[in-house]
Amino acid sequence: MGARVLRRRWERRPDERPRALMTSAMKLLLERGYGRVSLAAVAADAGVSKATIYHYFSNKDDLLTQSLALRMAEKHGAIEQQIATAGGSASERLRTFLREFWNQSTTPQAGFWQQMLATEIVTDAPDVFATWVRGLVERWRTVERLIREGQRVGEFQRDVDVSIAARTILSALSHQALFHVHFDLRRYAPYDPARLCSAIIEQFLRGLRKHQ
Amino acid sequence: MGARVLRRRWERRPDERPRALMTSAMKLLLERGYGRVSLAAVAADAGVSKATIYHYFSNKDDLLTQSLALRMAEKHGAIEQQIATAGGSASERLRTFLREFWNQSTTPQAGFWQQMLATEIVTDAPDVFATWVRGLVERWRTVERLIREGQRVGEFQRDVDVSIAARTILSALSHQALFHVHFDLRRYAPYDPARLCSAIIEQFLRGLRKHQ
Amino acid sequence: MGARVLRRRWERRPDERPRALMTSAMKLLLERGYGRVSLAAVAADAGVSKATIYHYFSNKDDLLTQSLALRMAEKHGAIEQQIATAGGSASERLRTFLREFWNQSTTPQAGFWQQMLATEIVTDAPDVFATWVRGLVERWRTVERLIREGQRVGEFQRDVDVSIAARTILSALSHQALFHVHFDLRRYAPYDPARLCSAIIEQFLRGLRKHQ
Amino acid sequence: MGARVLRRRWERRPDERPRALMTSAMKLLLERGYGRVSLAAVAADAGVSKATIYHYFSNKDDLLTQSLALRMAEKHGAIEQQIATAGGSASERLRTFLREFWNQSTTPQAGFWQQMLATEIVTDAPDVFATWVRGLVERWRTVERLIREGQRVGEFQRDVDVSIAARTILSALSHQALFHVHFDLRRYAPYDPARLCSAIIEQFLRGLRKHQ
DNA sequence: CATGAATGAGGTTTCATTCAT
DNA sequence: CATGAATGAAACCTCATTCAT
Repeated sequence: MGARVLRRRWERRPDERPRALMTSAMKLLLERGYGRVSLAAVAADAGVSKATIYHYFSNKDDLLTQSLALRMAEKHGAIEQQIATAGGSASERLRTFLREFWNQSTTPQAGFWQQMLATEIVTDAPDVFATWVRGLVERWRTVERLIREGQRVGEFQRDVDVSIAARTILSALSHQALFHVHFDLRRYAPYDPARLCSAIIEQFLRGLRKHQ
Repeated sequence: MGARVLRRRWERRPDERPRALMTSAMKLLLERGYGRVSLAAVAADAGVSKATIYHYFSNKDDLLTQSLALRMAEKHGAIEQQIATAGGSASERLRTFLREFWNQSTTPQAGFWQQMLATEIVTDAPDVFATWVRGLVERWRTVERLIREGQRVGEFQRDVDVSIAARTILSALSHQALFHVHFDLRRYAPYDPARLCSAIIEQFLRGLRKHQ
Repeated sequence: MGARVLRRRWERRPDERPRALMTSAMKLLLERGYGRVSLAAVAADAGVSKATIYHYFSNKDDLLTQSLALRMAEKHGAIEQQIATAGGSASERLRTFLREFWNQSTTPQAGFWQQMLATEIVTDAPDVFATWVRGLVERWRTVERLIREGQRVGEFQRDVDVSIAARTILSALSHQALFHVHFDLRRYAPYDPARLCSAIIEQFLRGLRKHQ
Repeated sequence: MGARVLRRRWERRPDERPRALMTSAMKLLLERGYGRVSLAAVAADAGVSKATIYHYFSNKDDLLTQSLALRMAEKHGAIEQQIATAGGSASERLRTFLREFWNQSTTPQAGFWQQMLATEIVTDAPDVFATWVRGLVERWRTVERLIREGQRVGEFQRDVDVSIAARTILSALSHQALFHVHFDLRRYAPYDPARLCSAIIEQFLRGLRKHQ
């Protein structure tokens, strides 16, 4: 009994509703895109009335922006920590990182995310965009770091522009993931996605390694 | 009969109106993005009434789709023909092609185009998307052809997966153009666009060429 | 038949709808006051849909403002012309004018009009207010003119500040009409409205006339 | 019991909260006008939650009505007492009273007050209106009394309808104050407010006094 | 061929009010 | 006593679409 009463207090965490709203908003955001989310739909999905949204968010924009920011914060920095603990040669660590990057980029959610980024977010929610960009740049830096490690231990060539290499490979993987997988470009230029990933990464590594 | 002849002077080509409408639609499409074009605005821009649009197009979507398809058809195949007439070594021809590709990709219009492709077109106008994709694939093929030429004349290495290389470089250039230039990622990771282009291409070519 | 066709053209004068909308708006304006008129109510009263309003007016404010302006224009200048043709002594002409002013001021519509003027119009529709004020000032001038005529023909005293006298009598009549009649102040300080009017006017005239 | 005594220190007077709410309501009433006061704003201004309002008032209307009634009760009867103690001739005492009336009528608050009276109060809060009217009538009576005093001591003419004169002058002053000062009619018919007041009063007194 | 008129459905936002805690 | 949460109703406005002329 006492426990029950005690639990009651926690059964309804104060941010339960806003979190539910943001979840619903994110879901619809992924389904319909930034501009086509209606508050009526969000409210219906969350099982509350439209007016309730205005209890927790000052705006439609506020709701969407916060929803995106929350999701981004949750997903952020997942790869880097995985990599930090990985061992092996520079090539291997780089390969692991890039593969993980590809895997993440080919998630259905990643596709929608890219879509939204490329369109409404960049104009309508610059703060969210800035956050996302910071994440992107961090990943470039990670790749740069891994390449420099390979150069330091003599595994990779020295006359490679590290920054350019990092940008090139991540952009190539992103773009291929977006078009080949999400936009189903496979129908027009067939290639098994897993092999595509491997092939791109291996050719990239071969370009980095010293030629015997 | 006489009347008919007289009328001839004033006869507009039957597709003049729809073409004007599509031009207005495309203009607004580039200015505002797919989701924010209103028929009222298109009609106003073209100097006709809203209802007139429904004489020539069955839908708002129909209008926008056809407008995009028309523009795409007009712009299509511009680079390839330029390249066909260019001379020089394989490296030089490849360089010319890639540079032209970058230049086209950094046009303001290209940015909007990418945005629209990434969102509404891919879902709402599959035909247009298919057309665009065919153009993209054609460009891959062009790059593949140029690389193979280099291999044939002994300028490039033989142990390079041509298809992968073509995808990698074009995706990298596209993606960097989109984010670095259009989305103004320069603010977060500064780099002069022109030098970025050169650096990416030269490093790519260095990877292709035979060592020593 | 021909006549019928001819009449058809005029049966639907192009400004029929906007005029009907303005009439409905004015009606509700008088019933509810400026701030409580809803477009839904106007549309319902006029028997059209809400969206139709936006065909003819760009705004709720636009609708209300134009409605007020139209009504005002219609009613404007009615008294003055009546007076212009009236004959008799200066006293008689002044009496006629003031009585007409009282009669107009005690119309039910005039009461609502005053209410609206005193509240929302002065803040929300300054143009309408300015128009109304110009009418008020014109009436002052008319009274001034009539008094001066009386002075010229030796009927009224010369040592009267004409401007002050005009303001005083019209303000007194306005205010008494508003409170005594419209706000039913009669209940608290009984006085027959018709006798009130006469008494005020006669006492005013007595003050103007030369003392024997 | 001891607890009760202890609590005494913190006990607020039972009407402290409602009074604070009414003060906030009145403040917003003056700032925004009757129709634009929101309970959220009142609650925020008073530093309580919206729901608290419903502990003390049954309605939004109830709150506003009571707020107005309170303020009215506080301000009431200020002039009359001032006059009661004033000395001098009948003309002087009347002049003093009317001048004070003008001064009060040209207060910014008086303008808002008039606006509200003329609209929502008269319809929505008849009790408040009745209270206000009683105050108005009392002022008429005061003026009547002062005029009769002047007649008794032979200062004023006897053939003046005292009741009409009182109504005329107070209505004239009220109306001129409202329009000339609050509604800024000065822009359309310039006149220095202070001189306007004097001129109206002096002309009124001249009409009352015996001739020669 | 062209259009002005008209609208239904849906968009975001505000707000007085209720209620469990 | 006090409140945060929740809401239904209503506000203004937009827009793709239809249709008689």
